[in-house]
Amino acid sequence: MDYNFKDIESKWQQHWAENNTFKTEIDHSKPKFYCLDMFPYPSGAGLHVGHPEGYTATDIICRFKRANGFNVLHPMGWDAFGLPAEQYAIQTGTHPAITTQKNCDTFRRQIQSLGLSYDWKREINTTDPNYFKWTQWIFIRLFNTWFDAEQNKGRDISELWIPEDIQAEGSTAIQNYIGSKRLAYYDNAQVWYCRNCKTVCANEEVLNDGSHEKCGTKEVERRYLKQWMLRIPHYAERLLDGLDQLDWPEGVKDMQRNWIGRSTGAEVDFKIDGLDKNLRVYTTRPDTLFGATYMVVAPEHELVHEITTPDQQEAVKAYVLGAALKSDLDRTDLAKGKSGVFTGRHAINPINGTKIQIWVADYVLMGYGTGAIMAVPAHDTRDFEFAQTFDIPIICILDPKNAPDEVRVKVLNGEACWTEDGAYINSSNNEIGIDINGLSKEEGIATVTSWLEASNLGKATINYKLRDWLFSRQRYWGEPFPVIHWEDGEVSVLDDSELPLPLPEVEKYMPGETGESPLSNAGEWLIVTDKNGRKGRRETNTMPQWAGSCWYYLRFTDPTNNEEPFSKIAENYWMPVDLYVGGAEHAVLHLLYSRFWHKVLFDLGIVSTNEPFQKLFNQGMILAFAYETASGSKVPSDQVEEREGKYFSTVTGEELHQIVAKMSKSLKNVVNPDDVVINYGADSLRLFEMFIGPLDATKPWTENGVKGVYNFLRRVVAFFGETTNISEGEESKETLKILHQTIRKVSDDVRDMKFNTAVSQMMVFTNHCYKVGKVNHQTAVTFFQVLAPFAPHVAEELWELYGNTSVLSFHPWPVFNEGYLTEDTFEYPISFNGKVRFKIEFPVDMPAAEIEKAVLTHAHTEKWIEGKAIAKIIIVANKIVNVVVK
RNA sequence: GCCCGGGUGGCGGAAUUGGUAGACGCGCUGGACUCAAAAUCCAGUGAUAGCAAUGUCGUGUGGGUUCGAUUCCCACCCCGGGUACCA
Repeated sequence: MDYNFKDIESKWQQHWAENNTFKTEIDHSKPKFYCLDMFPYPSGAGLHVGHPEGYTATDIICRFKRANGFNVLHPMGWDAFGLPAEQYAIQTGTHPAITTQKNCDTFRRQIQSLGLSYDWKREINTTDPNYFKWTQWIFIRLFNTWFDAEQNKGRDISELWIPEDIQAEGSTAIQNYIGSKRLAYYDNAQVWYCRNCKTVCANEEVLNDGSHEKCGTKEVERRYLKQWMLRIPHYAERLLDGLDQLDWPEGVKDMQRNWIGRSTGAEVDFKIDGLDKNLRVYTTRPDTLFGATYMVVAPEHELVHEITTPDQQEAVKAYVLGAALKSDLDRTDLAKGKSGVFTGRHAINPINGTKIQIWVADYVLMGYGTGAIMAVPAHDTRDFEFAQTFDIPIICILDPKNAPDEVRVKVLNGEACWTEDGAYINSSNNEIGIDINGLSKEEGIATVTSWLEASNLGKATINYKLRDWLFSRQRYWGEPFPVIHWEDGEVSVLDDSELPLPLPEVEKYMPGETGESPLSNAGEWLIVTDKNGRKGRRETNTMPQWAGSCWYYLRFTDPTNNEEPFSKIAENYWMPVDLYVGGAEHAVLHLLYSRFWHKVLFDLGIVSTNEPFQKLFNQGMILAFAYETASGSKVPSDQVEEREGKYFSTVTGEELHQIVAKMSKSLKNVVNPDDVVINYGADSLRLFEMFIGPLDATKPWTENGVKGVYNFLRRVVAFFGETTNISEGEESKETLKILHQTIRKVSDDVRDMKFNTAVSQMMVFTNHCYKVGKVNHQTAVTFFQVLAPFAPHVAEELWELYGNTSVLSFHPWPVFNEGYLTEDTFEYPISFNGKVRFKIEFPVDMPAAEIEKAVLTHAHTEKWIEGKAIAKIIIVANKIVNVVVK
């Protein structure tokens, strides 16, 4: 029988679609399994071969789980808000909704051509008002929630207790107080703004030379813009704790822990000399206070101007202006020299009364701690370098007792920096009765901290790197905020009954000159009047793309619900997601943001689980060949020709170097799966995506390999499609053994997500069939069942050919029988001093003593002993024999 | 710099409670079929020496532990990803 994949695949895809084979309903009689792919952004370029890698893996697991009796939820949707559709709209005037619709259609067609068993009745789209209605609904919940630190949970704002002194100040004070507690708040935020792109950009987008990565211009500047922010740090502790119970790659957990960046230390107040003010710093090492010889405040610190003495004002002002133009990357580049300027002012070190200089330096960032530090140059490399540059005293307080003498002497004299542990010296003050000399590090920290607290100079503090989440964008193609700014200054959210607040039609999609969102052109949409005639203006920012992806996994449980985001029954049945598969690039942002939203919803009783994603698996990136010239510039793949294994530019004729790189439009090395499907079929594509290497490895795409798996499928069809290859009666022992090895290996490998070796085991089985020439009917259909999750079209076709009338997709998984795998004999490798020389077959239960005797009397043995003495013989049952000779 | 991965034939990769390195596939070589080619089927394919039997070498480099190391330990080199003066 020929392998006519075109007919087979269209036949079965049609069958599954017409019969709603993979439609999923709640079924309490079965265990549930919720298997989720990170839903794609439907870009105009269509699918590339990287997408189906994860999708195939989850599809195999879903089909495997169905065969093992699970009720499987396997949905797909579109994360369809985003910049490309908007930029296309700016260029062409085409409404982003039209572009998006087109791209979704392409993606759906491409994904459906792969025979993935999604329940398409559950398809969702983040740009659909029926979806973003509920995104807005959740935003309202965030706005109306405060975090109760005592109970360690979010609570409704109506339950917020207002201190009496605030109440006494009147309604404005009360509103401000409530606003300061909401998880979502509106405030000035310092952001990078690109005048060319007319958008805010990320720190990472601002390069060291001060140019904007995306457009290449140097039109970036720091600006204050009114922005929506979310108080994610309030959930830092919960987000940290939750990680322990998750079945996630340890690396991803570590990245999240580092991102949250919890540290313990103390806040310490330093008196400012000559001013009735304190300068508060955060330090993780309060015990090193005796070594603090100067202080630094960030250029953005609110006290900079006040601290600076008149004669230093000019220098400080210039320095602050310069720092504002630098990127964070630039400011924090270790390779660059330290810069700073003296404020002319001193502070008093509280622990020893010493006057120490206060400097302004941009290596201190406003976004972390209090924006001011105490510097201990003897024991911090940055501070040491700074102190050396500006000739500031360096006092050693940690004696590196175990260091080599020459190092120790330098450290003790303040000529070298010592950042490891040491014995305290110079760390006592009789006047205030504090002495930590001789104590351990932990005792030192505890002693100084309790002294600070007792003296009302400071307190133990926990700090996080995690910062408030900037949650608004000056763009058109995003969810509108359900917010009104009233003329009297009140900011209110819409009532649930007013949702969805749709996007207005606008003439131009370009942001305003002042950095205002395109929605500021929306005319009547903007203007609101309440029943008392008070006028208001709608919020013109839109939500970031994260918003839609923060909760889509919940909507999949009940995607068409118009009364609520999802029903309690559906959420209860399906959550949490049992397996979540996607790229590692989302290790921190998406996966942290959605955990945050989920925990808020959990606190409000809207979801029943504390964490959304029980198991996470990161698939590796699929790379493709790209070409570069000797000077390193990249050449598009359609301008390359191959001659005798070498590569040349068709434009310049220059010889090119083949490299492996991420698929990208600019390199023109994006591989579209459609070509593979047309030439080899969906089953071959699926199989190859799995066979190319381990799922979590980064690997290059080469189409040559597709031939291998295509050939495998062709041989399967050729062999099993021929009735003369099917024997009557009992199956041979040898075939049963390989069949059951295959059942076991494929089952184990699917469970462990090692799909590449599962495929090779099926190839081994097929090779065996060709070798023996005939297998029986039962062997054949059992193999079809094992093959089905990987190559479902071929498997269904053969299954039907063998007389089965019900679809294979829900047929129970075959049981493997250990009995067929047992062996009577084992072929022992006989090694001498660890080198295998020959082999002898012995019964598996042969006693060691008899094996030893047999080995020593064997004809080949003498040659390897050659008169030397036998020191010992090691016999590992059914593994190896090693003879040690001397 | 730090953190996390990784380094195995011409190529993708397999093998770890330490026990036969290179499964499976691509490519390549030879054979069968064919007028011929393609496709297919069969056989071979780590390097090196040899007609061969077989020997020697071989999992980034150098050491170590062990009867035995791709696997464990130490030092180093290279590649990929993340991150960055975090006090």
